Formats: sequence, C-alpha cells, structure tokens
Amino acid sequence: MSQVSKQMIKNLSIDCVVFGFENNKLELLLIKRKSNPSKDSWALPGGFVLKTETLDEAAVRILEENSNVKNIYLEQVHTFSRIDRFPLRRVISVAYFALIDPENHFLKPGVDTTDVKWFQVNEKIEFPFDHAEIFQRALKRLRQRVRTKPIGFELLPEKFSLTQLQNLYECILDENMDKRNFRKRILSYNMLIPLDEYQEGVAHRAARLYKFDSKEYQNFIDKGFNFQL
Amino acid sequence: MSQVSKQMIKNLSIDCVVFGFENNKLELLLIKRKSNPSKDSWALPGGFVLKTETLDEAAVRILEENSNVKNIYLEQVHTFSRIDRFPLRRVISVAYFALIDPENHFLKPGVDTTDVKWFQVNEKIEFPFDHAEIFQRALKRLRQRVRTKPIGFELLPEKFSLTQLQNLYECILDENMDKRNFRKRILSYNMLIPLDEYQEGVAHRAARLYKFDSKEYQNFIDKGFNFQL
DNA sequence: TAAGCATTGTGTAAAATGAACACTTAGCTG
DNA sequence: CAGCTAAGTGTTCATTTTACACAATGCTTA
Repeated sequence: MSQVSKQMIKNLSIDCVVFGFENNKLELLLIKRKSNPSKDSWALPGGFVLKTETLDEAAVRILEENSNVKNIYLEQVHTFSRIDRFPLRRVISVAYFALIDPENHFLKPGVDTTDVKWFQVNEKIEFPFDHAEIFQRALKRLRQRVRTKPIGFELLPEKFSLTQLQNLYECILDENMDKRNFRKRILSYNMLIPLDEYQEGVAHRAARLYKFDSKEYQNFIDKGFNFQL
Repeated sequence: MSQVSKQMIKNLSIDCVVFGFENNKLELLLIKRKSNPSKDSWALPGGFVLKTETLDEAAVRILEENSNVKNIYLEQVHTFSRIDRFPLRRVISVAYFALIDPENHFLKPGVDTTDVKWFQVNEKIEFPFDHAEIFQRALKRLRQRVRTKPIGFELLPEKFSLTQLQNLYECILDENMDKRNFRKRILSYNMLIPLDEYQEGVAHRAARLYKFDSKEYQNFIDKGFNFQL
C-alpha cells in the first residue's frame, strides 16, 4: 500500500462510467465503497493515476482493479474539477466511459470495494460526490457516439439478432424505431455478417444471428465514409 | 511569484487552442515562450491551474494572462497525459478551444511570454511539446462543433455578410458550398437578423449585413430543435 | 456618362433520402 | 393442428438535398 501510494498522483483520479446491456435494459456498473469518504455508498469505479502511466492506461488498470472488467472499449469523456468535488482535498478527476457485454465479464470486487453490481440506468441512483454529473455527461456522450460510430456492438454478444441490436439502440436513444427501416439502414453499411445460425430456445420463429465485421467497418472508415444511424 | 506558485497545482496545466478568422483564413493564436523548456518557440498559450479555481476558470485566467484575450467562447476538449509530454516533470494538461474575432481583441504578451501572434492554420507550424497533437484534436472538435452549433459567429464581427459567413464555413470545413443552398439553409433557422446596413468601401455591389440573433437561437434550442449545417 | 468589372442576390427542377405502413413466414406450445 | 409469438420483408409518399445560371447593383475608369 505504501509502495503503491508513493507512485500515486494524489490530486488526479479516474472515474469510469461502464455501460452494459442486459435483459433489454441499459445498465451501469457501480462499486460499493469500502472506506470513507462515502463508505458503503454505490459509486463509479475510480482511483488515482500513477506517475508511471497515462490516463488511458490508468483507466484500464483502475477498472480492472475495481471490478475485474478488462479488454473493453474505453474513451475519455471529460475532466471534472469542482473545487469541493472530493471532500478530503482537491482532486481533479478524468472521466472515462466504457462499454461491455455483461455476460462476458465476471465481476469481482477489488481492494477498496466491498461489492460490484449492475444497476439499471432507469432506476434512480443516489450518487456520491459529483458522480451524478459525471454519469449524465457520459450518458450524453454514449448517445452521441452510438449514432456516429458502430460502438453498440461492444454491448452485445459476438453473435446477435437484428432485433437485439434494434432494442439496444432504442434503449440507449430512448426512442422507438421502425423495424424495416432500421434493418435496411444497418444492413446497408455491410458491416454485419449474416451467419447460418439462429437463436435457440425461444418459443417462436428463431431469429438469424449476425456478427459485426470490424474489418469491413475499418475499410469503410478508410474510404472516408461516415457511419450515421 | 512565490505567492502565486504556492497556489499552483504543479502537475496540472491548461493549454488553449484559440482560433480566429481574418482575411478569409482560419488562424491560430500562439505565444512565444520567454523561458525554458522550449524558450523562444511558438507554443499554445498555457499555464498551471491554481488550487482555488476550476479548470474553466483557469482557462479564462491563463488565456488573459498570456495574451490579454478575454470574454470569449471556451470549451474543454481533452486531457493529455503522455508521460514525457513535458520534459521537466510529469505534467498533465487539459486542452481548451476558444473562438474569437481577432479584430475585437488587442494582443498583449503576458509574464512568461515575449510575443503573441496569429498564425495561419494552413502554414506548417513547428509545435513544441505535444502541442501538435493538442492542436489537431482541437481543430477536429471545431469542425465537429461548427456543424452542430452556431458557434461560427464567435469568429466574425457583430455585423457580417452572408458571403463572409459562407467563407468562414468553407474555410473551417475545407469544402466548397453552393451559395444559394447555403443561404437558404442558414436563413431557414431564423437566427440571422437582416440589417438595413451594407458593406462599405467595396468596388462592387455592397452586401447586406446581418446580425446573429442569440435569443432566437436559444428559443430554437429550448424547443428541442437542432442546428445542423 | 457609358461601358466594364466584380460581387450580390435570387428560384426551380430533378434526385436522393427518410418515413410510414401490414401481412406472411416460421417454429414452438398445449 | 390450432394458436401464439416474434421474424422477416417492399412499396409509396413526403421531405430534403443537390445542381445549376443569370439579372441587379454599385463602383471604376476611359
């Protein structure tokens, strides 16, 4: 601990807003704080930056330390600096947002954490510190990004149906979409590979499964085209 | 100085990317550094954050101290953290971008500055530190913003012609636009007030001048509409 | 003072895109 | 095998975007 704290930049922290998608709901990953300030409250996973790492690296490390979540989409959102945002001393915090498929990640509380859990974004959450503000900003960024980059796939399993995908978009953007128009548009980008596999264990016609083709997407970007849902 | 440095957060700085528009060119405000590291090179105006201020406040103060520029549009862009970005020690820097009408601001070098000057964005500029990267990111943000918010007006005098406005957009986005279509679109938002005033001192038909109507824009936003150029 | 020059200011038609809309197919369940 | 549930599929109409050219204005200068 003392060795670790020697390398910490004590006035600079990271907070991660981790989104997941499960049961047709957008979810948020929170950790239960083991120590004060705000002991026992559910907060964004966070921690201090080390002198030896960049912010991006810190975000990856901190998220893994807090929750065991790794190998995911991470993007810097904003840096928060209200003078009293952290009660003990002046700490400035860089917020990241992350997207994962909850099914693919086994949650495990970290050192300063007594629990890790998914919360539905819909329910009212009581955030400590300025985490409500950070969350709102990240959510706004997510909504913007999801329209202009195909990042929605980060939230889904590798193989998914078009209905799942549409639900995801509807859920994030909080609006209903027309099934036929949605399919036409999303398929028109040629970024989805139709598989010869179908949903299993459903009591109705099984949906065809698709895979996201990141190479085709890269191609598309390289040609200067823009994804726009 | 010692009093000032006592309040400084020595590992956290601000860098400002200040854009201007003059002679139909997009310009960038740089300062000449009085001291090492990178003494005498032209760099982004920057400085350290004080313990008593937020980042937004710091950006305003630092820009004024460096160049005498004040009362302007400022927006946080990104936080840069490469470990060796500053040669003397680990410093993380929060980048802001700003827009001004150069005509409206008298430049004056600040304490650690021997000169302040506008550079054309087109010319190759040799930046010190990671300022090239910061600049690129700010430029990208400007291009994005200018399409989705009517911030272009920040770069023009209060009264301007539609041709001026179009030139500004063409210059920032680096693409040509159709005169008639541009006018139709921009006027359709009802955010421009046509004045009974015309260009003066030109050797051809004088263009009508317009004013940006920020109240009408606010109205427009309040109704949930989106500006989209 | 008329001809020339430079730039402003204006409308329409064709093309492309986006929005609305309903029924058949498939596969399981009881 | 009847009934249920969700998947899958095209066309039409409305809107938006694009392409495009010439007359009006006001100064300059011969």
